Amino acid sequence: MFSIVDQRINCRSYELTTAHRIKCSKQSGIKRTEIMEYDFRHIEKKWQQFWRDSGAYKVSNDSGKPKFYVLDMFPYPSGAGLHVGHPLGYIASDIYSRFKRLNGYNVLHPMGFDSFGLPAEQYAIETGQHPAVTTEKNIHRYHEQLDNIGFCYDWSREVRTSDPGYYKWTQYIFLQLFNSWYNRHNDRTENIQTLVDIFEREGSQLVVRGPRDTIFSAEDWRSYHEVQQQEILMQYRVAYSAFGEVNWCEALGTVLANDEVVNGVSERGGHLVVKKKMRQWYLRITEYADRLLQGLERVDYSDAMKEMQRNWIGKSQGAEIDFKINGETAGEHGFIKVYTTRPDTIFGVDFMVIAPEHELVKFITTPAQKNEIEKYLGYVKSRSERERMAEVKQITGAFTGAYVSNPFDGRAIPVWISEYVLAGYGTGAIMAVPCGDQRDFSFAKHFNIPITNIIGNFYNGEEANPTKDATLQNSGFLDGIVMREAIDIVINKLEEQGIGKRQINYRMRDAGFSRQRYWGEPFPIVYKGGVAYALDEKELPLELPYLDTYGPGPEGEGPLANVLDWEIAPGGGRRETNTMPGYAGSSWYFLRYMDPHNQTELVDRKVADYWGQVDLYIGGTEHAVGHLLYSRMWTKALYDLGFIGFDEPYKKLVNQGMIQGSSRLLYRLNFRQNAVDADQEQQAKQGAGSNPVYVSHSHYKALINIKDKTSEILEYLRPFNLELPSNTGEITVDLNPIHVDVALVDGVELDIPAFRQSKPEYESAILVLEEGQVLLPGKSLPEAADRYICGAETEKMSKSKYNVVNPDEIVNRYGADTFRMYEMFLGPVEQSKPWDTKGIEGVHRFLRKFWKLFIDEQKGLVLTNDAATPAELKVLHKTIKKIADDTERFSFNTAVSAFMVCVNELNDLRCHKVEVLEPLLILLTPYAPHISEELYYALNAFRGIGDQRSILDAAFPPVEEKYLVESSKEYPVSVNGKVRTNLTLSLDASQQEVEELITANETIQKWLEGRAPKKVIYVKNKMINVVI
RNA sequence: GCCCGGGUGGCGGAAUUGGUAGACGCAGCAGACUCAAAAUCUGCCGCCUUCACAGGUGUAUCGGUUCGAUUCCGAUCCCGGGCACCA
Repeated sequence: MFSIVDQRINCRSYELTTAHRIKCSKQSGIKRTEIMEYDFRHIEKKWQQFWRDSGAYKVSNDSGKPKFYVLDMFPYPSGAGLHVGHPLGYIASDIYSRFKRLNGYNVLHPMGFDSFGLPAEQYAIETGQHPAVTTEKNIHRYHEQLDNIGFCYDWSREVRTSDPGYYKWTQYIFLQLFNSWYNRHNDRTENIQTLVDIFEREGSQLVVRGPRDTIFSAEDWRSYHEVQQQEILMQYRVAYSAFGEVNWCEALGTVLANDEVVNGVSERGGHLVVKKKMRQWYLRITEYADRLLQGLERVDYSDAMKEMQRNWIGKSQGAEIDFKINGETAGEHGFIKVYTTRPDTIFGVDFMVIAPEHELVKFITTPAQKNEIEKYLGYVKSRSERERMAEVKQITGAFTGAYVSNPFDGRAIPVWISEYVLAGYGTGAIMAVPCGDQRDFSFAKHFNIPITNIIGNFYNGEEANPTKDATLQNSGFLDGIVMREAIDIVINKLEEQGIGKRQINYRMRDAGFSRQRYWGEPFPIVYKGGVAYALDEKELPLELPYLDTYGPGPEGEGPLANVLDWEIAPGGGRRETNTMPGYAGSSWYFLRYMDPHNQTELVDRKVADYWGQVDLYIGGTEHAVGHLLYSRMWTKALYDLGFIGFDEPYKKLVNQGMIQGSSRLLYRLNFRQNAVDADQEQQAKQGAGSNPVYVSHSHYKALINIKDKTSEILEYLRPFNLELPSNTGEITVDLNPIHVDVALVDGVELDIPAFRQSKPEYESAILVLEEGQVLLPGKSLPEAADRYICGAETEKMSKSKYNVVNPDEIVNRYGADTFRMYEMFLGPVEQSKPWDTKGIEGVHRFLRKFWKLFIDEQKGLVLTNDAATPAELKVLHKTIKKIADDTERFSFNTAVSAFMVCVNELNDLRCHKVEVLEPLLILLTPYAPHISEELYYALNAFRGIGDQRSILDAAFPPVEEKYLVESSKEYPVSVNGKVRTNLTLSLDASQQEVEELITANETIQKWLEGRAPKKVIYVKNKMINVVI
């Protein structure tokens, strides 16, 4: 017998002698009932303490074992704390980490906090509490909550993005990017000095990328003034500043995020929001577009994820074509350049649309159209980009009055502006081909522009047809050619004639890297004479100054612009007052975990080489494009610059789904006196009718159909003898579902006493119960067993819907092991699913049954050393195989049911044998580490093994196939695809044998009705199908 | 609007490569134990017809491929996520 629960565990002297253990075991007989049951609270606390004190989760950078790096997308520590949806991915990664550890890997599984961000700042504005203070508090809370669940994090490696020791290196990397340019010749990020060398030697010829780049010779370069040189270099830096548009809200004096803008006005306060150009920092991620695309082929992300990233990058092949503006003589404004992916449709161009922001708009607009264009520009200014792309039903635009010529047939083409053409994509101008593009078609119809059909029967006049298979008509030299083939012909001709060229475009834009906010990394940049200079690395970290108020600075600048003595740098010049966005710190945190305390480097190269890529990354799909692309780009830049030896950060990515809340609804009937005059209206508003009545779900279902008919509702309620207003003509009844806190509900049954106590208004509520009993105000328990049944709805987990479930509560009630397994049991990690606390009982029962295989409540330890039977070994090895397999492919939910099946079967076999249970215990460890460690201890005590070895480092048991071999199988036998009977056959049965047995079978003969089967399909180890 | 994902019993889900649809669990029903309750144990549990045997039907809807479709193809409907300053 053993007794560890009784032991006051002192972890330093934890190793008990065998003699001592036996003594304890004998003593334990006295306190049998205490120690025999599965006391998870005690067990979990004890082992968590033990693991902490023994440094069980400490990870070394130096190990003979193969490495494995498991990473979670680290959380933003919000004030609301964790709800049961958050740990889903953490539990999955924890199980996988522990699984890998049992399989002999040195596993890095760190956790930290993405602790810069807007919510903390918003909270500071509202409450005056400094973001550093609230962030610290929130992190503390997260720590407690995470620790409760028993994760195997090495907390000594924790990082926080808002910690100066961390953001020093974020700033450092920014400076590397600032001091770099992207060399297209060798596709590498290089130090800006190599560019300066090129300029000095040969001018800009070799590195010019587009029409907007300045062209100059080596002599020119040398003659340039410092400011000019810096301006040119800025056009090449990987981190660069330029002017860009932001959502500017004059009334709030601040810049708003997209999701703070609704229908052109601010979400808070409804003030007008317009676009405003401001100096911004950007990352030149577009230079990495192709590598980001190619890199996807070397990583293991879901196809959906890769697809999303590809779409975001949006690589397209097409042509740029110059259209001559009629009436203009060449020169600067002589042409409008369009980008098209369908140059084959050039003869179908009936009009041209340029973005309202296009620089040529003001030059080409004719005096007659000036008014209309300006009116339209005013409208566009109030529209967000998303709105502009989303609302295609609403067609808007304005005619500039100008015409261009079709480069091949000279046809005059009217030039319009419309919001559906975006300035940032392509050249900001399109050639519109209404017969082939639906948006162009709608636009043409709306503005009565005649449509040219170049695709014959493929076009029906009702809608556009984007086919590439049509044979071209009305298309000059392209007549008779299939569109698909015409594309190249046109491009070649354009290039020959010098009026266009082949062009690859990306929808992706450079990443905006400035935020006009306080709670983020300050830029290590000082402006002198209008030129941005990097701080010296020795001056890092540039710490965020302490602020008391967080209001915006002048002219839309961030709060830092209000702190003059910070803004003015010691050596002269002004600091950048923008801060970096949320994804700055999160773009490289996976590197810092490897070497979190390094004072001299962001990560030691040797350490980075040891850990290498993250082998498994788990997080939500909401980061599919943003965070993942930025992070991938940073990794490529750091690789080019020699900091690390790999250029893709995450080898495998698993996306966890969301756990939604399961809301509970009460159905409230409000009785309102109909207003005859203002006085009564006032009365009605004050609820001067009677108490609200809450009806149970069955009544709601009956009432919902008559909810607009007050008299019928009152009629329905009459049998309940409620004291209701009698003059039916003068009252109105409303039926409203309202959210009730899920903590007040057991399953769908309302906990009436708790409900009464939760709010004063509920104290006085009248409840009509499911079977028709009525509970008057203040009354709680009905005489007979009747219940109030709530409605249920699946929605996002949020405070306002009262459906948030805190993991602490669950852990307290059922234990961390149960919680961990239940989260997994809910369904596939990748899938979204609702939380239902009720179902957790099943998992908890499983753990108790599991416990009972080892320890009986009455008899104590029931383990035996008897040899296992073949049946028992089969159960064991079937389970090992299934668990290893399921865990490896992240199918944790089926693994949990495999454990349940196994325990049910061992129960039926009354198996308490160590030979079977010990391997099983090791299998369970990743899922339920606490109970496993406890039972492992018990098992070792039973065997009288001296040293307490932790189960964390046990060896994962191997599958022995020999116990799984079968010689026969029960085959389902179908007739025409419908199963009619079963037949047990030897596994090496031949087709002929099967056919003979089939035709002899009674049931099958019945279906054959004397005919011979047309065909007998026999798939070995699967099924048999008889075709009649 | 565009991109991505998902629709299977009362509920969460299983069916790994086209081969017995509903494993496992919750809820429910019936029984055992108990003075009683809880806990525990046993059995039943998609829908329809049937005392039963058995039969029909069934994986959002419609259509197709196949000996055989939850799985593959086409169309439609519904729900969730993302769309560049929320993180």
